[in-house]
Amino acid sequence: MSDKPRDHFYYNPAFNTDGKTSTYYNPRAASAVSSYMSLTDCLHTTTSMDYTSLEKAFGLSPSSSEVFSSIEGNQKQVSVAGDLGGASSEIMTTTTPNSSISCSSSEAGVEEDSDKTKKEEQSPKESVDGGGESSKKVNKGKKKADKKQREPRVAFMTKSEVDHLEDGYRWRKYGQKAVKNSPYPRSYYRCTTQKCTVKKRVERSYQDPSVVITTYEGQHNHPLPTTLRGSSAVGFFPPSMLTPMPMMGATPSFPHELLMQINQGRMNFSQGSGAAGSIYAQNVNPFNQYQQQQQQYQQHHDQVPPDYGLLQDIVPSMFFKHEP
DNA sequence: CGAATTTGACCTGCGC
DNA sequence: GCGCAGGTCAAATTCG
Ligand SMILES: [Zn+2]
Repeated sequence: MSDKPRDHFYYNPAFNTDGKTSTYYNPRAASAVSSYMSLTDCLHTTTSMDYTSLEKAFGLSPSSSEVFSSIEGNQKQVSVAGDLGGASSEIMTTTTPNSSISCSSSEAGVEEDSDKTKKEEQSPKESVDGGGESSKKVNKGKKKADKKQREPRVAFMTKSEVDHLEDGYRWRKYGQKAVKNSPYPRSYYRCTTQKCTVKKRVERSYQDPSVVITTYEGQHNHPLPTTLRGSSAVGFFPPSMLTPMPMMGATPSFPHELLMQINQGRMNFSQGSGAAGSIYAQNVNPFNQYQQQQQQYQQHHDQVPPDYGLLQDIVPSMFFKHEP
């Protein structure tokens, strides 16, 4: 019985400097050690299909949820983003390993200038002053040169019974749509802080109903609401995670900061019942090997390797000892 | 009674 | 050009 090898799947979106590329790291599935893909692209507009392919590529099966449940009881996060200072760009080029997934949906929505030629001329002629009744039309949408330049998106897969996870910010729901191929709807939220344009989508995986997929878009231009900050388990954070923060200080431009904030926020729901897990595998280029080695080491010695810090510094041991 | 959510209409991009 | 799917708006409704 059992004999099914337990695997813990940690999706570790490690973002590139451009905020578009992410690296997925699966500590147990040796095959998928260093796969990478453009998360942004994959999540672009589509949805579950992309996730599906992602899961397949990782050998992630519906049964994975079982693994999770064995770990926690309430609601613990399953995946977290690891942030890298800036040397990440190498990942893209360097790694071209066996199992690179490269979910090529790239140009789907990111082309910056495929049509730049006639782009600006595109003024919607909605003038037509003739009929007054035309006003009935809602005519929302900013007609202007509104380049819908979507900001990088960050997705988290979290095992949770509740759809809306507490992340420290205040959100106002502004929409809900049915998701194709999924019985679960997708909810659209917007940060309630004025002037803040951060949005997030929440949907439940149609394959693993226990998993909630939360996608953030944009970054907050304000601190967390003080009301919620108190309980925010900032202290829970690994020192290595909190201290650094080297990059652009005042211009929270991209992923790193975002992740930081999100993580800080979402640590919230890690109620004291035993170490919620956040895995900050800083799986950057040089680290893929590290991590593998570390794991092997662990498997052989049944304990963490001497140094290299990062992982076990952060990862609750329970996450790593998966022995039956 | 004000704030947040619900929910169908509406808009936009894309593929056929 | 049409229809589909994702995303947004906003009036109506519910919530606190
Ligand atoms: Zn905000």
